Amino acid sequence: MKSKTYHHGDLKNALIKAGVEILAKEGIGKLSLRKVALKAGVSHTAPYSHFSDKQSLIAAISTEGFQKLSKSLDSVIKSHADNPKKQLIESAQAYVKFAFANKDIFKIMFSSALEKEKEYPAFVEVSQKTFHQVVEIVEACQEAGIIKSGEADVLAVIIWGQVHGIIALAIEGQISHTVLEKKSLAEIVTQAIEQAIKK
Amino acid sequence: MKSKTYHHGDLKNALIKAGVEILAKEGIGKLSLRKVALKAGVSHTAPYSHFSDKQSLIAAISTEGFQKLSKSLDSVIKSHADNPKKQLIESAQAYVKFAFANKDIFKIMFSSALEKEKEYPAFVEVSQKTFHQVVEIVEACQEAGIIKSGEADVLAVIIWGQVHGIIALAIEGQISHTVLEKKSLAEIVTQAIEQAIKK
DNA sequence: ATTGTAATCTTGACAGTGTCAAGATTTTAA
DNA sequence: TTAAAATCTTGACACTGTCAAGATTACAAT
Repeated sequence: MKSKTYHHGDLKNALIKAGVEILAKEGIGKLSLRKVALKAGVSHTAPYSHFSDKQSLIAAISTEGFQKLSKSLDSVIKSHADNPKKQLIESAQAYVKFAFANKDIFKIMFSSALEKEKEYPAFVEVSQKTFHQVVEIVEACQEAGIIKSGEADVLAVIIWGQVHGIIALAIEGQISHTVLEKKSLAEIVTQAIEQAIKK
Repeated sequence: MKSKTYHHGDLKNALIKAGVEILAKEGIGKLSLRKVALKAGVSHTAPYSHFSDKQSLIAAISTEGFQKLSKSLDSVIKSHADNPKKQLIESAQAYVKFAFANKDIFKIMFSSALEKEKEYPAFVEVSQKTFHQVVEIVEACQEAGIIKSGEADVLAVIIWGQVHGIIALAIEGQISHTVLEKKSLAEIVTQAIEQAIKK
């Protein structure tokens, strides 16, 4: 829905896009407002018309990351509407895939580059929505008798946390080679969920 | 073992200490080599006699964090030498405690502030040692019949990942209030382990 | 269509940052 | 005692986030 008007046209999105590119090519340490502006072909302070500060740009990039993740979860949920167990396992796989396809976005989403996330309503909303999708899957699993009954959101934290933790450790290089030689990350995550499910 | 000699005496440790303090008081975003130097009462380039660059200081702080964590795991392991289940649960509690008592050190340890961890042997060594402690607990649990047999390191990744993930999400503010009103983080972590254990 | 206002973007400046080069000081070892 | 090595300082540079002032453009009300 780019509004191709005004001076640049759609600078806000162009800046986000430039930021994502820098993130992918040069990593989180090289992301700067000035470089983003340069890449978008505007002056070094032009971003301030759209983002109050660097944090705000980071929030926008993180938010986009969550939207992408959330959409991917959505399609997994829909394509296994009748099979909650598959929803759970495939969601986890989608999560793994997302994290490794967008390593630096994943890092920015979860690695406290964003200091006061509460100040960014769009970010809060989509991250909560994402978590809620997991809760719904857990509830579906409970109804199907695959997961024990109980507070679904607490159980979702446990399962989601498990998947998240394994991925986070892997991305930080904290999982040793010898482990990853035995099993791929996808397998480890699946095994983790299988174990969590069977009572 | 401070070697109270040379100009400053023990600048290297003083810089690390200053860094930790800034981290605790002002957060990760405010940590700078110059501020650390100022705090230690030396010129702005003095740190370069002890750290090749900022990353290197961050590595040293992270390493110290892991040492602290590792020691705390050690004492848990020793004080429940005859009870592997307790070792596991109490280790997790120690991990929670460490993370929340040293939020910004925890972040720096795991939040990719350190870009090429492999280049810092001391860091690699102590982080591997820490993981190995968890593996040993898992093995003890297996021998006690509390955890199913199988590759202990893979199982350790799963359990450690679970604990780590829940904490990481909590520290990032990604766990909703409604969940934390029902159960404290310590309880959630314990519940997670209990579930992971019982087959 | 004109005009005033708001949105957008630029130029210029400032302080703070990481890091290098050159040199001064001090410790240590021969 | 002296030469070398370690430690620390001064000064500089490019790069960063951000502010202030002003220029340009779009748009809404008349």
